[in-house]
Amino acid sequence: MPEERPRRRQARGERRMAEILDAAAGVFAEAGFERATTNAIAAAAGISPGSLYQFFPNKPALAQALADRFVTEMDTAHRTAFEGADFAALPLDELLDRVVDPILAFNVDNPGFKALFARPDMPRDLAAAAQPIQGALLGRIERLLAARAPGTPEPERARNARVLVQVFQGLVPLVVAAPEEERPALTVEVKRVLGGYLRTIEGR
Amino acid sequence: MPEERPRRRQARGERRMAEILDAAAGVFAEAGFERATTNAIAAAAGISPGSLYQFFPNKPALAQALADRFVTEMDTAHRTAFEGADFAALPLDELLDRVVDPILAFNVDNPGFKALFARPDMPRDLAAAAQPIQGALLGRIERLLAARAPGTPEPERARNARVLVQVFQGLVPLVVAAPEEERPALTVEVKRVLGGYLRTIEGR
DNA sequence: CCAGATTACGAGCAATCGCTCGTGTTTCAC
DNA sequence: GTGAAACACGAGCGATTGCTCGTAATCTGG
Repeated sequence: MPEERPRRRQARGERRMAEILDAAAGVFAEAGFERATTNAIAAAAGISPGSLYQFFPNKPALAQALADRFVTEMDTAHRTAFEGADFAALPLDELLDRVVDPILAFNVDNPGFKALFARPDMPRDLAAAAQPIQGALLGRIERLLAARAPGTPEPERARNARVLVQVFQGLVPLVVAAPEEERPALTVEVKRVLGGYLRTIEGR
Repeated sequence: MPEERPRRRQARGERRMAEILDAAAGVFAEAGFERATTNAIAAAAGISPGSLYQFFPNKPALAQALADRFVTEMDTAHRTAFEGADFAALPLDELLDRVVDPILAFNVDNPGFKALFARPDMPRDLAAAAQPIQGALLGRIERLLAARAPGTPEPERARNARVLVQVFQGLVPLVVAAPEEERPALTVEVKRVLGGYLRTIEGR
């Protein structure tokens, strides 16, 4: 059994790993997971293929590491979106501003993110890496719904949360792909969609 | 110049082409465009790789032909959804029933469809093949909006239509992937989302 | 300063995949 | 009936790609 002994990385190595992940994010973003070649990623990072494999054992592991990085960054974006406000009392429009804007901004700033996770045909383990985000977001939305529409029975609330997440993620590409000057108007539309649905949930 | 002379197909050949497209739909549906191998499609159709290439010059052309078939089928689904009703006068809930149900049904019955078209990284020409559907749907929705909210200025109406299409297509995977018994409830949610947004457009 | 570990290189291996080609069988117009 | 075209086969070619391996430079703890 070739028991994988963990290496002691030098500072240079850590820097390289970050550079490789940066390059990978770019290549994945514009080529997708399958079409992105490891040699192209290495070239984009300014290193040789062999060097890349000093740090990541294979292509899925590279994507996985990038996924992990996105997970933590996305999580802080979610945290700033979802904390420090009384969601039960806040007017709906303000609530939407607070929640939608930062998450949308994250997706605009990290185009590689949806290129990796919006794909229906990714390896199982990659999908597993994305689930922490999905799960955490879903939980937060469910708690939000519990605060604002306490009367809703549990299974329906779970369904509502899934629909909200799906609608939002379905609209993200539209906003991300739009030219800069159209984004504000589209952001307004996103909030109208979510707001319209939330109003029917809250019973007004 | 190897001027592509069109063949005179025999009845057997036409049948084979249909069989190949059926097989391709299945393989594309569960493997995605890239991962689907032409040899696997040939095997699924019960023929040899060489035979497949008697009918389709290459893999994109095969996907293209499948796309064309989907386009016409989807178009009839759209036609039954969008014709023979006075959209200006119909109550919103009835309107949604008439439009949403058949299109959703088509997507449930043809899982290969979104596997081919919901992908962000497909070849340019494949995306071009999908655009007739997209364009036709968008046009119909715009006309529908024009009938129900005549006051909306043109650019905003176009934006509204794009958002509606995107929201709907974002929710399709949720409905398609759900177990049979959850689909009715999710269909209701789809209509609530679209209805909620439409109400804000119509101004009540 | 030196030994061992880490980082770096890049040609090329092995496997995969789209597709071809030589060959043989079936169909159909005349 | 006959010849040409359409249909069918499947081994394998050529190109691509994920990854290796032998070798060399660089770093670091002692």
